[in-house]
Amino acid sequence: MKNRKTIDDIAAELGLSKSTVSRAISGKGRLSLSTRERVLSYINKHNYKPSAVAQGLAMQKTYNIGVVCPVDYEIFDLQYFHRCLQGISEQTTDLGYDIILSMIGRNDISGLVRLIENHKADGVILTRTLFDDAAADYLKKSGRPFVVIGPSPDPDLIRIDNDHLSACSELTGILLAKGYTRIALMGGDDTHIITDTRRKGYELALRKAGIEPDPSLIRMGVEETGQAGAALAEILSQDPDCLICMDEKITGMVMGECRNRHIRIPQDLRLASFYNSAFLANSSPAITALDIDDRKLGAAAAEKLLEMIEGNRPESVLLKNYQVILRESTM
Amino acid sequence: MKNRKTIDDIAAELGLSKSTVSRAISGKGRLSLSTRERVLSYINKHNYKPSAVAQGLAMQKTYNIGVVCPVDYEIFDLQYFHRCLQGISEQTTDLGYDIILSMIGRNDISGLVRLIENHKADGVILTRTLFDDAAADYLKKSGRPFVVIGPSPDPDLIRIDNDHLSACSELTGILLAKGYTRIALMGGDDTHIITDTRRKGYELALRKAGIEPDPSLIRMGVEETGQAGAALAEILSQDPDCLICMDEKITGMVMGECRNRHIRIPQDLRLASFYNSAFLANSSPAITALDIDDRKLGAAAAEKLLEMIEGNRPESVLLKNYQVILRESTM
DNA sequence: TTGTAAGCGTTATCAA
DNA sequence: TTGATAACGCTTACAA
Repeated sequence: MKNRKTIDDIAAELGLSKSTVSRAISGKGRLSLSTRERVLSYINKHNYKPSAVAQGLAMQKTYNIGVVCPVDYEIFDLQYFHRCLQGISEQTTDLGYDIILSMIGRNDISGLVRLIENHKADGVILTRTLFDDAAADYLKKSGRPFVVIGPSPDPDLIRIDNDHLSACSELTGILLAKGYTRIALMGGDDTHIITDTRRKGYELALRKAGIEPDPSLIRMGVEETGQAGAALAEILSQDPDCLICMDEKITGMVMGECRNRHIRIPQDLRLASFYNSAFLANSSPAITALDIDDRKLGAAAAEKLLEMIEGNRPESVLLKNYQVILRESTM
Repeated sequence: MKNRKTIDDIAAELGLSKSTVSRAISGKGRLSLSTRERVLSYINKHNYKPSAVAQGLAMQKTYNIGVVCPVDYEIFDLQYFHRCLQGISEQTTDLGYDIILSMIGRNDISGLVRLIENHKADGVILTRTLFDDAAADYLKKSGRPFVVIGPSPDPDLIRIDNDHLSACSELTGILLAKGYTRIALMGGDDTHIITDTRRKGYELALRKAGIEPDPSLIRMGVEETGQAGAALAEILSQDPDCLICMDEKITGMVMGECRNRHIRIPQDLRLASFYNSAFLANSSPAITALDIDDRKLGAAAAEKLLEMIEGNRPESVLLKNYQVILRESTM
């Protein structure tokens, strides 16, 4: 961090003033083509890069965006998060922004608070939405630009989301069209808004088909293997012809339980998932699933956030960023 | 980012000079107890936090550390990475450092280069080591402080690692002590140094027990399910009483293959893993495994990196950061 | 078109 | 024990 060239050095060596050099680099302000090119070729040759910190101080910016990662993400969520992050990274990197990671717990957002109070980020992306989301509430009060990825009941937030409702409804509808009528649903943590949305999508498709959702075919709050076993037993007692699981994890647990109980897929029970993964694609049988491009989600979120940082007020976006992949499990 | 209080405001409101206020906050330099407390209580009351950017410029620091995350991490690696990150975060957060994430590909370290050239981080943690590691090479040349987590043949690097050799030897030794003598080993990518280390640990334990390792009981390069099936068949033909897999992924594949072949664990074959996971802990039967606290690894790496940033030259560390967890699969 | 100089919010070196 | 004042490296009116 020591003897690196500064804009002053360059100015001196080129016999110019620092403001001229600055202008040449930033492209702002008018100056002659020749001096601009002289400066540009010089900094290029000497691989000069302005100090982000100094720029930050002058511009009142950090050129960082905060990305919040819940510490309690578990293995399947991590994949989503990682791909989101990729999308964010691809989007921000060209514009000179970096990603500051803030790990927060459900009831401990102190990391986020520090990030904001210490002015280490120009804006924040929340990668998960919760009911009663402490992080979102705090950010709202802070006045700092932020966007959330995922569904939210709060209309004030700038949201970037898949149209999960349509997506889940579409997959459910396709299964209905295949002739399955007693389609069961199994979901996890119902403090996650996404859980609720998926359920609504499922119910929407049923109603469109003239079927009133049967609560005894629906089980939420399934998070551990034991619960999956119990939930599956309950659901099976209702004689379903098809089961949709809300995510990869639950689908995996159900597959294990089915093996234990010698229930064959798809012969005895059709199985589908509202969230695709390599695991579901490669398992045997391969599982029908809703495929979502999480990178696009991240990229869209970053794009909107940067707009906000530039002073605009973008609209929320609902991406039709999914496709239904039909596989052996629902043949 | 606008009208926040500055150190000047505070100085004015307290009738002091900004240098006095600065001293009160930083704790550097002598000043009377009374003024110190006056300042402290004032900033506390008004929740003043110094601007990290301005401090950065004055101190020639960013108070950020870069953490490199390969984009090609797959699902099992992500868990390791996430827990590492937790450890790093816990360690750095109290000292006012934040984590800047840099996503890099195996052959594209441009993100890292940008991070360094733009002076956005005071140091870097590499969470994975490779042969011919472009990231490590670049960082070495850059002169910026960095540490790597994992094994490396390069003695110049500051490494933070588990004592995998002892760990693997210990687990193998315990299985030998249980009376199993034909212990097989299955491993993955043998261009990873870790693969080699684990094998050495296994062999060490055998030799200690007076058994010469039998190459026909050892299979490396197992990465896909198909390979696992073939490798398992080969190994089974050698009549082993126990099989150790090098990581969670291979163990999972072997479990699947065993199910297909109606090989019961532990009745027909004992099974153990050199890397633990929630999956192995909760599967049935639960699998004996070596448990490593990845958070501690991250924390240790962060600690060493911060030492380097402070100008010290720490030693590499080899943590005895593991425990053998005996479960049903080796009963 | 280019230069001068005043910030941006800190820390640190002097004096007082 | 405190207070001016000059850095830190950049941006940007305002002048020339």
